[in-house]
Amino acid sequence: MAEDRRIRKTRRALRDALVGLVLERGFTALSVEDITQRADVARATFYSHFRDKDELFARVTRDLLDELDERLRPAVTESAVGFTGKPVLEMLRHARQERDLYRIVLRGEGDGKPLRMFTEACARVAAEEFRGRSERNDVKPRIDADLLARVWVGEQVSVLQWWVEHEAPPMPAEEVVRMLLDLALRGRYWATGFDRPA
Amino acid sequence: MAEDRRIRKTRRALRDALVGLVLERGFTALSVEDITQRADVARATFYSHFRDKDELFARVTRDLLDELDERLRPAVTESAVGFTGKPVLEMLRHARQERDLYRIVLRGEGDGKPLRMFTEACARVAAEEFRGRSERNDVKPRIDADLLARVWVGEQVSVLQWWVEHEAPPMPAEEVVRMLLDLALRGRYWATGFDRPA
DNA sequence: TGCGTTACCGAACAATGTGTCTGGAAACAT
DNA sequence: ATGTTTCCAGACACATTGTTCGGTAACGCA
Repeated sequence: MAEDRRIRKTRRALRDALVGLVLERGFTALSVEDITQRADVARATFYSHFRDKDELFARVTRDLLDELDERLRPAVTESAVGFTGKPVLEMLRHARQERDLYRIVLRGEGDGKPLRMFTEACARVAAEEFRGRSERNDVKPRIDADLLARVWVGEQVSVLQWWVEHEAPPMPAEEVVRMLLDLALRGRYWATGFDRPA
Repeated sequence: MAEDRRIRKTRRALRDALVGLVLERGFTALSVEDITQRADVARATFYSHFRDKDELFARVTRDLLDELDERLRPAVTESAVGFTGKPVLEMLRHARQERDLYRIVLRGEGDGKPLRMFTEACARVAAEEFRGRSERNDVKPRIDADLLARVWVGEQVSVLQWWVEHEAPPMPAEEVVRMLLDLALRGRYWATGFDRPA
């Protein structure tokens, strides 16, 4: 009773139409009619599912984050011991799979609201990961965990944007992770080839 | 001839109205009339200055970036030798001064377009800085300079967002820079208190 | 298979916002 | 003081929004 094929079909069509059109023209430039037209759905039907464009976008983003969270959970617990980069790798795979949606979210379409949802979700995961590691190993970090999480997520988002905006993947996901990890763990002196001063 | 008091006044009023209103309600939710009303300017006058909301926002952002660029120039040449963090510090000061505008830009208002302008401007500066240092010191980086710049800017933006969204500054600018620098240069093992494995 | 339910359609609606264009009043630089 | 430029107030056609309606078609289930 909770599952009507018609509902799934319309929602899916609207979702796909949104993603495609935002990618082409940008979120603000779209009218509800543009979306329903591409989705081949009556405009009135749109409003029986969503209050407006923003709610549709928010819903699509929310679904994506739920999916990501589910994929991240095992990776996070698995990497609880050291810095394995497993969660990042899993995220990259997810991004490759849902590339178009990742692109529009990471671009900040929708006044950056979906992007904020994304970064905050990631920051939560990262902060939790850090805190867990600290407790288990009984070391106290020299830097506030929330700030550290923000920095880490900032790096990830930045690289994700770069990775996902290339038509052909500029390098395999595994390599991106390795680089990101090297950079984060060993620091910039290593990355730039400098020797670290005393 | 290029200076008419009336023009400056209306432009300034529209600018301030935009920033204030975006901060309160978000960019998309605003109508041109909302803006002109708060600015106490006729709607027709708005269109004699800007094509639409977006052009106004883009112009405001552009001005901000020009200002930032001017402030950054001496800091960049000064820090050409090592990683001093001078440019970041200068940016934080600028952000404190233009806090509201920084907030809405960093939030990704306007479908993230102003934010993209901002990050790209910063990335240009950073990449130039890196390249200059590599040449001067004749070392070849282990990681592509552009990608490295992206990551570095990603961290900055992320921290900036965090810093600028707190009502009271959570920590002085100098301390933020020190942390960011420590983190970037010494790496995460240092930051979290772990010893680095072999 | 048939039946009751539910989602979809297409059209209409008022309300709001957009972008452009007037003529006249006011402020400007010189 | 004067000629120029900007601002204002109002009107305009047009697009978009969000809601409502009765009729039609697809649905889940017995």
